[in-house]
Amino acid sequence: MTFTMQDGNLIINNVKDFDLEQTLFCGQCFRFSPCDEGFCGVGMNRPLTISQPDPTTLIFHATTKQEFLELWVPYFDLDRNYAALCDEMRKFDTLVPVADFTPGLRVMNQEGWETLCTFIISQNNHIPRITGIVQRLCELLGERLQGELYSFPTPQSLARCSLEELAPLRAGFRAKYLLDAAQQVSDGRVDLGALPNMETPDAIAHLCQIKGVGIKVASCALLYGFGHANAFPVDVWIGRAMEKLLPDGLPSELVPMGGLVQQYLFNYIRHNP
DNA sequence: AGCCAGGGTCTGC
DNA sequence: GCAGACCATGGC
Repeated sequence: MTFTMQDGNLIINNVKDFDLEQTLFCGQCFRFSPCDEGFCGVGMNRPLTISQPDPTTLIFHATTKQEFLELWVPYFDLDRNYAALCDEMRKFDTLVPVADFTPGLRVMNQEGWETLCTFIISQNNHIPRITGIVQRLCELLGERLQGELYSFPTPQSLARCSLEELAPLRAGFRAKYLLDAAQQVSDGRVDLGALPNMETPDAIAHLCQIKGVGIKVASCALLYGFGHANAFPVDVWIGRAMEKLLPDGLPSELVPMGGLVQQYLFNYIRHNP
């Protein structure tokens, strides 16, 4: 990648194997929306405006090179070799169309607490509605960052809330789960800081202490928010994809990168039901 | 109108 | 240990 500054915007050329739009809207992140400049939203609790005018060019608005390298390279997983991952997938016949469908898809590394809450909200819910509930939660309890953009509320600010105060979220039965997560994180019963260095099964068990968090939600939080690339969340769509494409299970060679494969499967089966 | 959603809990066997 | 009811809400 090469860098150019222009009018305060960071232009990155020679970008490989990255499809920004597919990555932002493939059901792993619920904090961005299309805007005049491209896509606007909040990542790592910072406002961000980005666009991809052509496949090999990214524009990060009002961003320095240092901020890009420290924050957004890990956020978008830009230092991982996804071409190699897709080649591994293509060694299995049924996964060839899966790898070929969106080769620029990347698994993001988002802020952990936010990711946990997002996937608590996701249970038995549709993707557009998840986005709405997350947005209302940020507007209700987050800090205003810029324009209509708000940070994600801290565990403490959420833990101070009553169930009635969360009614405007229209989160349904999930509101009480959010409160339990906030309380357990606030008082230290759940230690989010320890999760990245735990074995994935132990980390899943730790998160399942929270009411409303089961294996699927825990796996999503660990994959998208705590760096566990082998976490393999199974929802109804992945269930269908596995039945159709991998009836004998995930090949052992792909298990260490199972979460990444899972994202390709999810995106593929949703567009090819 | 009715079905379903990036599930999990609780109850009853 | 496992099936089935139930949970709130709204997009399609």
